[in-house]
Amino acid sequence: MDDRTARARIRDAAIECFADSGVAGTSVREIAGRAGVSAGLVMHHFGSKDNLRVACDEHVAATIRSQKGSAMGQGAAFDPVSSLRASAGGPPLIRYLARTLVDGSPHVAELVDELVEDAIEYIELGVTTGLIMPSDRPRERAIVLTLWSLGSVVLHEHVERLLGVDMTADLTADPKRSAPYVQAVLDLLTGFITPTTRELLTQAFGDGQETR
Amino acid sequence: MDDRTARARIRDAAIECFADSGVAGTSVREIAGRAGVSAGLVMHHFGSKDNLRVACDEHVAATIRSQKGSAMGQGAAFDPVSSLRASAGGPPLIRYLARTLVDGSPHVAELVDELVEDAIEYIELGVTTGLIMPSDRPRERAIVLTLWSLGSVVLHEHVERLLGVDMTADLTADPKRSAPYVQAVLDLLTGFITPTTRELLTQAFGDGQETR
DNA sequence: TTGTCAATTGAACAGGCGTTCAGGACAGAT
DNA sequence: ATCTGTCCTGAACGCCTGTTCAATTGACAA
Repeated sequence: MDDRTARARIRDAAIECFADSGVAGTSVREIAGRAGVSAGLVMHHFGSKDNLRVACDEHVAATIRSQKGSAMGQGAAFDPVSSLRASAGGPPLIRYLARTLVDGSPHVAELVDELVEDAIEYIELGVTTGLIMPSDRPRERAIVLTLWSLGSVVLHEHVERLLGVDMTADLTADPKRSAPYVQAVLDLLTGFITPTTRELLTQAFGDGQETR
Repeated sequence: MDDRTARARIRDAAIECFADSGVAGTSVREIAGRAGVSAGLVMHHFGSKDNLRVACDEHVAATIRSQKGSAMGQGAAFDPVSSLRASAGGPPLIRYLARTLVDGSPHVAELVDELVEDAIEYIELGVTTGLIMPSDRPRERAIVLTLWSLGSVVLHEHVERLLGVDMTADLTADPKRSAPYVQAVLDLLTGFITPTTRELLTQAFGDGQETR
């Protein structure tokens, strides 16, 4: 039936549980139950709940990392997260990520940093091919865009409620269904604030370089 | 010293604890300890931990709701969350909100809906005064903008790490310090995607209305 | 002074938690 | 057939959890 090794089954069950209820809200016995093993076996394989959590972090990060880049189509232009959404091995991983982004795992933080670096890279590419407007603070721009995308995933429950779009699924898989989100994003990223307003706010917040 | 009623002290301590470690990660005794009372008194005043959590939800929502609108300056144009950041009674409330946005409280979801409605309203105002570009899907645009702003708050840890900006504090209080974030936002919201790219993606995702 | 009522404590409870451990089951090597 | 080692279980451990409750305090009314 299930030819995964017990260790892998436990790990996957833990990822699902953690994604559903958070780490603190999940007991070792729940995980064992979902994996169809005893609580003792969980300890045998991972030593402690905390170790198991670290193993989950690493596995999720590794999986996403390995499948990243395989889906950097045109959609990636406005959505740095599309790459991991498209092929992260299903919703559980994404939902796990969404949870873990908030309560702070070093492995996931590292993954975020990599997403930012990737974003910087292909935004630069987009600039040279004329798809994206240039900027004189590309790094900051990529960071904010990446975190906005990740934030939408973290708040997927609210996106679902307000817009009916499932941010844990590949947006390009069913374009019609994800249109409300994508269209709004395009609206915002092609000109939400007028140039005059921008100049006003730029002065108010300083233009980045010290001018004094 | 502390002239708050014990009930209020417990509630405030709970908000801090929940903001720090999440609801599941906080024990009643911890809360009692921080409030300087016994665990029994917590139960006496709130009946159960779950009731206490609901009381926190309601108090945070009520506080934010009451102080909202007092700070709808020009900053609100690109930041629907600025109003609650500016005067929500300090970081604890915002951090509590950030936590609760993820593990789903009905009261907080309601609050999000209100923020969206507010955003729709003053974006419309911005359009009439020429500060903001018009859109033919104002609702969706306001939703996404609001969730992006909230997402940045939820991921404040990462914003801090990558950009050095504290999203739990009022951005307008120290413009120089929050400049990296604000400047990037302005970059993105005044034209990130070129018009040609937009047309390309609009076709790919359908333009909202059925055309067939 | 006595009575009343709310605020508050600390001990106690049952149950769940993470973790440990002795031992069973079963494979492959000798 | 016996040994060896790994996988795995179920019972047990001590601790911590949320919750209950009798008892104490202190303020205010009669």
